[in-house]
Amino acid sequence: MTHNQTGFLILGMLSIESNRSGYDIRKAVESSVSYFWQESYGQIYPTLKRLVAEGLIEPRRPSTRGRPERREYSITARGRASLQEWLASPYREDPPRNEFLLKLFFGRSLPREARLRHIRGFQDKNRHLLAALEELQRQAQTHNAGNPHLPFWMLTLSFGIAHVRASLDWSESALSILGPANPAAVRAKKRK
Amino acid sequence: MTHNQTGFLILGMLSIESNRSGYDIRKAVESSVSYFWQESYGQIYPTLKRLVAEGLIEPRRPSTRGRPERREYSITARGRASLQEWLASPYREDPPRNEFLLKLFFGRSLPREARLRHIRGFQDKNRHLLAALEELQRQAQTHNAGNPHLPFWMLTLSFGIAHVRASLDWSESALSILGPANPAAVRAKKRK
DNA sequence: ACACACATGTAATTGGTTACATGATTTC
DNA sequence: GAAATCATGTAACCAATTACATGTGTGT
Repeated sequence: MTHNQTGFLILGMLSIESNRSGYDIRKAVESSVSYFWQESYGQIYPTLKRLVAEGLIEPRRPSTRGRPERREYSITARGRASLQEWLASPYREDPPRNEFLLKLFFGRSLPREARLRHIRGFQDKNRHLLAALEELQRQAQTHNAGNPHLPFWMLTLSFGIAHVRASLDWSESALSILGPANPAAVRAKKRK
Repeated sequence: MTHNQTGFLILGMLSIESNRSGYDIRKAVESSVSYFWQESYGQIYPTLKRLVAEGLIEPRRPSTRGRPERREYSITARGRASLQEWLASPYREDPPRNEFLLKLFFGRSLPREARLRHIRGFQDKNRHLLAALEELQRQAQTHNAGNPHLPFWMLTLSFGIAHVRASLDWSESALSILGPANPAAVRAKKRK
């Protein structure tokens, strides 16, 4: 196994709860980590096969009660070892590309109105995200009281919330800088 | 042109300054936007050719004074139009994958020491990044006074700095939560 | 003489998304 | 009977990284 992060996501999800299908894993991702991680079926199903071939997970044909065909998997001892090794290794660093910032960086080439629209759009998205994260926080706390994983989930949530708030604060200041007729005028004002 | 962001990065860089080579563009990326964007030569050189074929940039063989072979490009009117269209379009949203957070999410599977190491590593990286960004901020302001692009560059910088600070604040609280012998004990304490 | 910065490019590989294809079960 | 959800998978495509390949000019 090289660096396919999808594999580790699957191992992690199966380490938390066994006997999940590809479909289940996708759902779990959506409802718990989607604010910092996504997976597509096109990635999940082939990876499940690979992990089986490598002996890191094993399939378990569930009680086939009429239901649509369904394949469940659980993590093996070797899978757990592999997961732990990955978890303990440093994360690779290079910051992700940020299209919003790139557009802002070149923002002078745009009419003022388009710039403001861009930032207001960013603000809107972050406001919605904030509401969603706070809701998730409430849900997690009420439905998982006592779950030993909860403290870690809450930490990822508080991380997300802290960053969304930083984005919202920043966008206020960005609007106050870009809002006036032109930036040069603002700078001139500040010097007085 | 479909969604190749590298193309727009090149157009943007050439819109700010003409007659740059692939090498120049790479350098510019490194020294100005590397905290939220990277490019490899393997991406830049083929994209330059494509942009020429599409008439969005044009090559200009520079005064070949012995120097190593060098190809400079400048943006065309059509290139400018294409850039502006892209700049005005909404950025695509899905949040990037965050390997640090994923490892934290599965953090219970790790011995306490490894967890703390993980967060301290994150803290270190962010402290270094903060210093680098603040230095960049100083540099930008002294070397580009009067540059009409400066306000936009400063906004991307203040965005980066705000987020790094949020990360540092968060990691303090994360350490204080995970630092004690085990999370359950902390929760019990808080209830008293 | 050596190292470093300048400079351009290609090939192999990876990691991932999207669209396509199929079909059963449950709920309204 | 229709729509939503459950469920699995493949094929085509794309964007990007890394390693490879090559060579010049400049400063020490």
